[in-house]
Amino acid sequence: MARLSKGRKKVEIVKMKNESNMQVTLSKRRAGLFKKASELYTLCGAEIAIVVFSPGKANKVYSFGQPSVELLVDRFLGRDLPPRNDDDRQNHLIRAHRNTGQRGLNKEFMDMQESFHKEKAVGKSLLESGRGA
Amino acid sequence: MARLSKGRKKVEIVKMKNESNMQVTLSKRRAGLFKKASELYTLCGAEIAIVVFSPGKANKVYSFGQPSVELLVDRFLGRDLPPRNDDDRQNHLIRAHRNTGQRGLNKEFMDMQESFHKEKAVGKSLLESGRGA
DNA sequence: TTAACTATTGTTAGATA
DNA sequence: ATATCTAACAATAGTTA
Repeated sequence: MARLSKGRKKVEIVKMKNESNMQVTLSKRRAGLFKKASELYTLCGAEIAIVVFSPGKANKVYSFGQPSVELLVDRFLGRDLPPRNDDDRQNHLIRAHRNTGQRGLNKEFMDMQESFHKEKAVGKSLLESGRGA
Repeated sequence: MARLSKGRKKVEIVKMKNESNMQVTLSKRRAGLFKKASELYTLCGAEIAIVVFSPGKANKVYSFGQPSVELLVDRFLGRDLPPRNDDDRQNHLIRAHRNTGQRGLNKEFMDMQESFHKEKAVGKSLLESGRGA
């Protein structure tokens, strides 16, 4: 077919109205976000965890984690921080979250997170766990 | 000065060698990642949590969360999931993480996460909590 | 160090299949 | 739904300040 459009238009960053367009945009941008995270991990060795909940009734959850969401989240919550620099300005908050009783990570979880960053394969290997739609 | 460079070059997605370049790239791309997340939240109403640990000795932690990292992380770990669809393929893992005894969130934590997405202000309002550098 | 600049690469909105 | 296409938009690598 003859191409009619002149390509993308600038979009304002406000909540989208059209539901089906929003679903497509969510998919595309979520994949883009995970790809960026993957690149940042590879380029800089930064450890990254991302959790995304889709809105509304669908309410699926997607996640990205290198080396794993749970490991990083545990560390974020303070269970794995060393006792140094206890006078840092946020550390009292972090300490407040220690010893919350979380256990180690299911291996199965990690496996699903691992097979990432194979150039164009981003968006294929993400964890999806929903309860609707 | 006369501009000598021909602009950016294509970069291969492999671990960067130069430490100081890597630090700059980490900063820029982390800001970019958080901006993308912010846009996705606004455009599509998706709730997003991101945690980034910088590598090596610096080992700072940066986070982005709408509405808050902890709330979303708690939900991811399964504390807020409804009892439906218990036969979903990942839900047994999620259930395995329920009742881990985490408490509610410190208000102070959330305040630092809130003031986000003011067009160019991305990267200014992120939480930084380190113990080195 | 951090910020600004800008050519270039990379992402994606809207279209089509 | 899900994938591909591509012009236009946006992010950023290398540089300068």
